[in-house]
Amino acid sequence: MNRDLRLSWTDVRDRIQARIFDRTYAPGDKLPKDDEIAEDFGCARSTVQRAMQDLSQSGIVERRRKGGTTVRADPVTRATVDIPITRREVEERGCKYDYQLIRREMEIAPKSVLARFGMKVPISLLHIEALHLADNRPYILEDRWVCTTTVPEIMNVDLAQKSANEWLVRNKPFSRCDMSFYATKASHDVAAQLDTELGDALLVIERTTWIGSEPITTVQAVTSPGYQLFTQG
Amino acid sequence: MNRDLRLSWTDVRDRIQARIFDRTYAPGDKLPKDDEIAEDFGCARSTVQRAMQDLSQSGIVERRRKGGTTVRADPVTRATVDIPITRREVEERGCKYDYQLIRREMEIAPKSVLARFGMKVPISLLHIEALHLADNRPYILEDRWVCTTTVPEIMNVDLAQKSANEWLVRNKPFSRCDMSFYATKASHDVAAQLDTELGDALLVIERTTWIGSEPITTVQAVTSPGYQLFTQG
DNA sequence: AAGTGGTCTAGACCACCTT
DNA sequence: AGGTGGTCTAGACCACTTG
Repeated sequence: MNRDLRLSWTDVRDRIQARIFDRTYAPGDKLPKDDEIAEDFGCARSTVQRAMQDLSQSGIVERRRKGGTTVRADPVTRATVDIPITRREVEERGCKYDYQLIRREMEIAPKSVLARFGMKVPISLLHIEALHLADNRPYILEDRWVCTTTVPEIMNVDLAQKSANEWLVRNKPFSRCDMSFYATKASHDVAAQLDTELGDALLVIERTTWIGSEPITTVQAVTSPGYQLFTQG
Repeated sequence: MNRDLRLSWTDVRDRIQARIFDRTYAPGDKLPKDDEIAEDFGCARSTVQRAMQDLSQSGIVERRRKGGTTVRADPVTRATVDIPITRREVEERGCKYDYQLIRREMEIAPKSVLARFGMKVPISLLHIEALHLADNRPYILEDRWVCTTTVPEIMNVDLAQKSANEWLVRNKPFSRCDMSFYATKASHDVAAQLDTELGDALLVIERTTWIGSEPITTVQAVTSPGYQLFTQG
């Protein structure tokens, strides 16, 4: 076999993608099975499998055992978002990072918070409010609830020095994370703390994490005006 | 070799992840090389490789040839977002979908639009404004620019019947997509078209796509009040 | 220059799903 | 019940990067 003609899995992926682009395989169409594509391209089936795995993960095709591979009829635009530790994010912008703890109390969680955890029975959680600053200006205001049954150690952490954000991500990895993004109008309180105008439009990043089926924390991060979230790659 | 003890790559991934969770391997630490882990677990190196590939994609570890595998020192929370065709999104909510073309004209693109394409020389693009409705109520207001040199066929499409959104995604797949999310205050015009209050906080989804290095389209989708974007599993 | 991850192959068997 | 994708193995070679 000529080595110069050997195809890599990215080559295979690109060629198949090209055939989808030019509608040789149109949305909804079934692709040949891996074996046939492999023979067609003169490569091993596992190479095709690797290519298909990538196309499947990108949301371009759907694969089913016995059902074969089909081009997604309703393509979705899939993107990944990276949310770094806030301190890192600020420092990477070349700004000075500061952090202020505003509040830290055990409280009965309101229904809206319990709902994010999928819980019904009211329980007492650690409620934290904190402000992240970039170059001495308010950057993100976070309103967080931590489940102290899952993370009892948090009670011994000095949250005036290090943000719960940072401590948790370094010490309590999660196995599941739900996020959502939405816009909100700055309330009187929020406007005061973010040093902005009442009624300003602000992006909110809401995050809830679990380890196994145990809730860890849920947080609403209200960003300062003009904040923009970008996708990766 | 006992088959019941055979490990799948997900088993290997989970065990390594567990060791990262319990800080056997702490952030910044170097993991043993694949060969050693494979021998340790009694599986093939490619199985370890598959597991590592997944951990790497999740942003948990970083891998470098010769450099080995290390636990990311600054963990990022990585999430994926799916943006379906608007019609699909509305229908999946069980609502009736409608669509109105508001404007369709060739225009010289303003600098802000050119910047999204990374272009400097002003050129004429197809400017489209359209409204998507759910159950007869405004849902998303889109402001789109299409590059007619890359997609000349768009000129022959009846955009009063089918949204550019839908036609493009079905007929012009892209190879690259940049997205960003931010909040904006409803201007007088936007408020009127979305049938909401002046100054309401609205989530904007901005998207720009290319095929190879050729720009296809860029769109600002202004969502109606209360719109929320969720991440996928 | 050498070490480590990345990929390819060929073959086997498994698991899930559709028919 | 059978077909198709998913995974595992063992071995070989490649490609990137660091010491």
